[in-house]
Amino acid sequence: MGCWLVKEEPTKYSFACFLADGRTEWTGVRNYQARNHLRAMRLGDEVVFYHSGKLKAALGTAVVAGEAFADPTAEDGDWSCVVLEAAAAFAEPVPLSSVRKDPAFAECVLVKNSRLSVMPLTAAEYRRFCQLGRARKRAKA
DNA sequence: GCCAACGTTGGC
DNA sequence: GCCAACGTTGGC
Repeated sequence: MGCWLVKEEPTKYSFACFLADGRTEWTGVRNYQARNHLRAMRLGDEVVFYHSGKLKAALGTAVVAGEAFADPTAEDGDWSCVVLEAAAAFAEPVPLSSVRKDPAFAECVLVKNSRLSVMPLTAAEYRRFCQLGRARKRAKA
């Protein structure tokens, strides 16, 4: 099962908004690497939701509820989006500063390529996020 | 607001 | 196909 991290500016689409919506189409990605990661997402994959900009913290988790399809917001070019469903809000947001300090994230793409907006996480990195965020384990549906 | 890192573009 | 120039992103 894959694990991922998606990044968003809080001013564009906040985690609070995402929680309120319950699920959303993850559109607007215009970077080939990020797009290819979207396309590699599979139903049920686990996702960390991270806010760049002013917050710079991971705020919670989501699951992939719909695999890649053509991004309806793309006017030209070959772009994709997925459907994400909100899973859990972290009791403690995990700031970038903690991620940088933690040896568990030494190889994390978030640290190594801060510009990428959709990236894979190892299962260990995903678990570490949940640990630091003190997320309660999601009940299996 | 600045700057470094990265991706993309376009000239050769 | 290479590489310099440029634009964008995101951390500080």
